[in-house]
Parts: sequence; C-alpha cells; structure tokens
Amino acid sequence: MTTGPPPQARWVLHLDMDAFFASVEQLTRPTLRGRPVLVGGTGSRGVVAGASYEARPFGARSAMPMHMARRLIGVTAVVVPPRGVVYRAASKRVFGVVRDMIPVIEQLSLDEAFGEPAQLAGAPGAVVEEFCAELRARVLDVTGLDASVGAGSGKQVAKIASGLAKPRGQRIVSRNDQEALLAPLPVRKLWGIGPVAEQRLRSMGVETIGDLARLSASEANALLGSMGSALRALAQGIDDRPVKEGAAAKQVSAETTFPRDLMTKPEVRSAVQTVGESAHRRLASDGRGARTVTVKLRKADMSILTRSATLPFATMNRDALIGAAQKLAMDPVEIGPIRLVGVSFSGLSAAQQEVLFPEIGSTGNELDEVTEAPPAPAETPSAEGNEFLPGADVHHPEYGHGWVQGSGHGVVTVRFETRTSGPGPVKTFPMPAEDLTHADPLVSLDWPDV
DNA sequence: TCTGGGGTCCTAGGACCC
DNA sequence: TCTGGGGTCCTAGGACCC
Repeated sequence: MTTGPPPQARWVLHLDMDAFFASVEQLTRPTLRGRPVLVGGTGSRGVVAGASYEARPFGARSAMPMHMARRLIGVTAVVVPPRGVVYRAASKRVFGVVRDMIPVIEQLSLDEAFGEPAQLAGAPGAVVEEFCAELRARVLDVTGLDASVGAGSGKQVAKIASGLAKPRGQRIVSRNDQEALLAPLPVRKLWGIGPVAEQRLRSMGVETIGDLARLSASEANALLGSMGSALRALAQGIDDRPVKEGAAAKQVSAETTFPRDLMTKPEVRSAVQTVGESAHRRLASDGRGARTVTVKLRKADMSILTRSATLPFATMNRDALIGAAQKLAMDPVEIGPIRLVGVSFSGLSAAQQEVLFPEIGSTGNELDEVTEAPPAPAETPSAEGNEFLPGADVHHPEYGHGWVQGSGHGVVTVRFETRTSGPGPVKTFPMPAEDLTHADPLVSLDWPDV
C-alpha cells in the first residue's frame, strides 16, 4: 500500500572545497600535512584567510586576527602568506573536473559552486548519493584535494547540506526531510542573513529558520525590508532559483591595509599610486576598460569613506585612471588617520577610447606630484634588506624547488619540496645566498600543464 | 597585539531629461 | 508662471558573501 513520496523533480548540488587555502598549502608543501596551518597576513594587522582542520580544534577560524589564532595554537602553528596564483590554478583544475560531470555550474568563489545535473532530475536519493560520491572521488583523484557536497531541492538547502557534510563528506537532503533539517537551525545560516538582520530578528524573538518561516509576509517585510518575503520563502524551503553560469566581473579592485596609519597627504598619494597600479594590473589582464573610479579609505576608527568619479568614456589608460583616483583621495590631516586605501574600477566594457582624452594624467600635474611623493611606510617591517621572506617560493640549482621557512640573523632556511616530492629536506644558507633565486609558485603544484 | 582582501547587491537622494 | 510624474544616471553608504 505504501507508494512512497513522488520523485523529486530537482536536485541542486553544492560543492565546497574543504579548508581550501590551507589544503592547497598542505598539498604543495608536504611538510605541512597533519600540522595546524594558518594562511593569511603575517603583519600585525593580518587576519586568518584559511585554517587547516588541524588548526580548528584550537579555536582558530577564518577572519580571526592572526595574532589571536597564533596564540590559541601555540608554537606548532605554521603561518604562511596567501598564494593567490596557486589557489587560482588549483581551483581551475578542480572545477574542470566538476565540469566534466556537470556541464553548467555556477561558481561562487574559488572553492564553491552550484550545479544541477540534468540526469538527476526525478532521481531517487540513492542515485544522487552515488553521483556525489563519484564527483568527490574524481576531484580527489585528479587534484589531491577534498571536497564536500550537499544536495537538495534548491540552492539554499544544498549549501546548508554541504556545510553539514564537512569535512570529506556528502549530505543528500530530500524534499521530505528538509523542513525537519531547516527549522531548528539559527536564522544566521540562511544565505543573506548577516549580523544586522540576525539582530533585528532576534529582537522580535525570531531565532530559528522555523521561526522565520512562520512569520507573515508583512511581518517579514517589516523586519527585513524588501528582501523579507524572499528570505521567508527560503526559510519555508521554497527556492526555485536557477543554477546559471556566473556573469563576467562587474568591478576590479585592490586594497591594502598599512602596518601603520597614514597621517599625511603624500603618504596617501603614494598609497593610491601603488594600490591603483595593482588594481590596474588586474584590469589589464581582464582586458576591459573602466569608466568609474572609486577610492576607498578606511579610517583608524574602521569607518569607511568612498569617493567615486565617472569618466566620459571607458579607458584602460593607467595614468588616466590613477590620476582620477588621486583627485578623489582625501587628506588625512582633514579626515583623520587612514589604515586602508582601496582603488576600484567599475563600469567595465570592452570599448576603449583612451585616445579621446590623452591629456588627462599622462601630462597633467597630478601625476608629477605623485612621482615625487615619498614612499609609504614599508609594508612589512622585515622587508628591507631581506630578499627572501617567509613563505616565498625559491629555486636552488642542486636541491630544486623549495619554500622559505624562516629568515633573519644573516641566514635563510629553505624546505625543498613540491606536491609530488613528499616531505623534503631543509637547508640553511648564509645570506646573501647566491644560489637561491625566486621561483614561480606554480612549480610547487607540479602539474604537467601549469 | 583588535578586526584582510576580493567581490555582489540594495537603497536613497539629487541631477537631468521628457 | 506653476506644477506634475517617470526614467535614468551618478554618488555615497551599507549589508552581506567567501
């Protein structure tokens, strides 16, 4: 007599790499496997961008100030600066594997994506289990990196499921089970509910996703604004948002927090120049031009000021863009000490009509002042007079590829290893170490085609 | 020794045009 | 000589995500 539930029409998958940055470090630097690894800024104002699973029992978490995470773990902590090029290359390979099984994916970041495999439409849970297991096995086999996968009737449930599956796991949530799963979770677990919305909801006694689901539409809108009814629907498990390929980036930016607050206009000028050049390099590799330039300043009290200007035409001309940024930057003498300077380019388009205003920046007074500005404070106190900073990739003619474990006191200590070498030997060289040269970090991945 | 860097989307007011 | 709306662009700020 039991006919069972009707087949589930939609299965959305969410794949999330486990501790991605830290795992890539452990993959490419085998000595770090099994150790508490913290990836992030090593300066006094650094925060944790990634923590290995060995670091988490100590309480270390992403976004935590680095000094705090370090103190929690103690002397066994290994702190390495982020290597974006390596993570991007690893990510590319991961999602190449995913794409072989799921042609259309929606990538959310370097380490996450949604997919909705057409062949799973209407499939029973057991088939979805099998598919997810195969997906994870292939990713691990090709890349050496662990992924967790969640599956559900929509994006929200799939994402929550992958979170519950971590690490090295998978969780398939059928439509019939999703209400029991969602209802007791804190509202903060919903994508789109951050600290502010959480507080507003809490003040009205709404703590769980179930509480939010029971609100009337008008109550939800009163508490959460225009997003209210959409978030209430998500809380009720109603989520028919399609999985679609991500659009091209709408903005390209760079920002730097300085070890000491900037106190003078020349310091800010110099910072805008450096940060603007960094943003421009990304813009150039993107290949598009920008119309709108935005300068962002974070003051010592953490408040943020932004100023933007829109040019008559999109351009990729470096001096025109940075010149515009210089005009927007404010003086710390007037607004107070500045800890962060950011430059962002938006209004991106393929059209480039830089020839239409060659006079801006390239011959303007703006740039001459910039060129003469004194340098900003050194980004890292130990940077001066030390060619090999900890975490740097290096090459030695005899020992091959390695990374700097430590430096100072006239010596540099290097661990020679890559993904395929296994834990390698450590060597110490007196400075200056003439045989040591900086190396492409991608060599540490030791992949045939990168 | 407090709090990174890279993004997306939304709101709200004013300018400007029809 | 007074008074509309609608639509779009621009700017500044803020919430939120990984």
